[in-house]
Amino acid sequence: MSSDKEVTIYDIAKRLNISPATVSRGLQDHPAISKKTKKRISEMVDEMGYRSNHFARNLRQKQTNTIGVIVHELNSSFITSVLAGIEKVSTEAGYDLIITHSSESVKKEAANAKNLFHKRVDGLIASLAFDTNGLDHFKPFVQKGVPVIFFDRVEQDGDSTVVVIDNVQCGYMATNHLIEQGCKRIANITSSLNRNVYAQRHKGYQDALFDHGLPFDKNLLIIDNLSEQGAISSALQVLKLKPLPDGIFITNDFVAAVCMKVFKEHGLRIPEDIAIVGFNNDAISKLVEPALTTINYSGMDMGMIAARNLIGHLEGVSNIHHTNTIVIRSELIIRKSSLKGG
Amino acid sequence: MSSDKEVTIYDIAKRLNISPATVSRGLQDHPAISKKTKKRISEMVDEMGYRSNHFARNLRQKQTNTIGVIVHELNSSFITSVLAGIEKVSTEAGYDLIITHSSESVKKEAANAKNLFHKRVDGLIASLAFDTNGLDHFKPFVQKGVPVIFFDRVEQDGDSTVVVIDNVQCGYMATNHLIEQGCKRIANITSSLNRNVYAQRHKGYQDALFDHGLPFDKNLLIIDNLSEQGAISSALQVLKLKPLPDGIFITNDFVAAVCMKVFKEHGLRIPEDIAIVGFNNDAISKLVEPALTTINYSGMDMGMIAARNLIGHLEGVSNIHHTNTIVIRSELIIRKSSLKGG
DNA sequence: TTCTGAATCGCAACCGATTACATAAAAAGT
DNA sequence: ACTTTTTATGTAATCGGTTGCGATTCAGAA
Repeated sequence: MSSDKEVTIYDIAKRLNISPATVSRGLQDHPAISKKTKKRISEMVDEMGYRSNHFARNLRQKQTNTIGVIVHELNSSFITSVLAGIEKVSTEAGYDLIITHSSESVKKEAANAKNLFHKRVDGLIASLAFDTNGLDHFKPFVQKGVPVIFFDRVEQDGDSTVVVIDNVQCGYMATNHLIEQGCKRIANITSSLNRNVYAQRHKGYQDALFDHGLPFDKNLLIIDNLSEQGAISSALQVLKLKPLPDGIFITNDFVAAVCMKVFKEHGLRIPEDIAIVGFNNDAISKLVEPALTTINYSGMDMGMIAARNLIGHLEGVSNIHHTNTIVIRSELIIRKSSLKGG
Repeated sequence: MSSDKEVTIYDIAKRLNISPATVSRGLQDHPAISKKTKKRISEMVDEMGYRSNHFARNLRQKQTNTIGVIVHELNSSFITSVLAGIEKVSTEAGYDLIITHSSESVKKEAANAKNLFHKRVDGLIASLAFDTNGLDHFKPFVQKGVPVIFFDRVEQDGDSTVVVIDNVQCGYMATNHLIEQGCKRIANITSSLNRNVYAQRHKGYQDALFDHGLPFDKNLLIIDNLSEQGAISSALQVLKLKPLPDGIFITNDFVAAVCMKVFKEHGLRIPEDIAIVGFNNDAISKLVEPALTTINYSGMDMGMIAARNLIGHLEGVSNIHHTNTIVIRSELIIRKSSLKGG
């Protein structure tokens, strides 16, 4: 309603009988302005309730001090901690964040990218959607020289900088652990093999089988779409296998939790009948019963590193075009869902 | 790298031998521009790779077509669905969104508010942090006439418009259900009673006890801080009660899930020894064992309604100052965690 | 007292789009 | 053929900061 006129540096200048340029410089703590003048300006700013106009500033400077973020979903503790990491670093460096999510759809991902591009973010940090195939919608950024860093879900196109974990090794660790527990017939429930993370985890799974002389049975590979419904049908698909597998590597904790529920409803005991290993160490992995063995890696670190590299590049202290892949540490957390020995 | 100069409407005008004003009007589909000219403009726009400059536009129009959102956390399916609802409505209406989260801290909430204020969002939708007390940090919006709508976690200060559920009734329903299951000694694990939602749910709990002639024992009221650690100590606190309660109304699904885990570890059977009702129908409520009885309400609806009212106000078709409280439908979903009868 | 350089500050031209107002051209009316 | 509308486009001011360059002031040196 009310909304008195906005006060500008011109209003302040007039009241102080100085020029707007001086006010502007005073506000930026420019060395050419005397302390006395700065103090008078800052007092008048408070008195008149001035707020700077980002638009005028950005228009002039062609720089927004804003970083765009695109994630595939918000509702996992992993993503939340990545965001926390990005936020910590960028806030300290004086950058704002615009966070968007694609709901696992390329279409929305592209729309978000376009939007952030028009908002003229100084840089972009993104994790790809489930069905993203190709990086065309990020081309405009590359063309205008706006730096882009991908994390976790990335596209292996060689050109862009990525922050990831060693998914092959993780898949190997998980599968190897199941083998050590005595599993002979290990299934792999994972998601679209077009997504790097799932393809690589699956490769690790295969490698581990191979190294232990176990055959790879393609009937034991089940592709899931990460939804609750999808997880249920993946579980049912497992139940139809004859003989049943004695271990499953499921590359997503939520899916693993849903599967466990279905298995238990069908009278299977975990881990006795089927040992299970999940992925991501999501909050849910500790709450299901039995607690879920899973792969843990620090979202916070991943976020911080991505942000730090991006900002380093923006400020000219480093250059992301010299770095191609940054690998974060990851580990297997063993809980009851996979401990056959007892 | 590269980054050729940005192309502006002046460049387009020059190439087409028309004035920038015509280009601007053509881009806005202004009726005073002929179809022929519009076509030429749009072709040249594509050819030259023009992108409009939001800053120049906003500077001139003093309007951003952007709505700010502040939520307390991102990692719950409830909040995610609220965001989806807000997004649906605002995208259709042509508004952009800037989503921020306060990590349950007033301090960050205030910082976000300040930031969004300086970014000059046209309106604000917010759910308060855990420890927010007072709405002072939203004053600037009110003063400048920027509309603000709160949802779910709100402050009852009479002045602002809120979108909520009937928390008292929900608390009543939950407690009443436990009583119907034969519980005589019902605890209430909830969070800070300064937060409207928890205070009201607790009131519903008390009302239900009273209506059934059950005494209110303040030892059965446990205040939790919503963290995992907090939930664990809340559960341990329950275990120290003598005699043990035979039912608990826990006003948060995550906390309920953690508590259930602790109880089970201590040999209690759910619901036989302790019946439990949670709140929010989070994804986790279906995955724990036994499945958790809980209160369900549509985050999607809440988000859509909040956004629709805000935008309606911005476009002048409605006025949020005429509406004070909007109440969303809610329901009790009964699952095994509370079914003593079997 | 005069001169010199550092310390301060002002002038005015941007940044790119929007829009009230004026104008020119084309269509319609008499 | 001439005036009146209508249609289509141009002119120029404006939004609020930023900044290169020039001007002024003043203390200290000569």
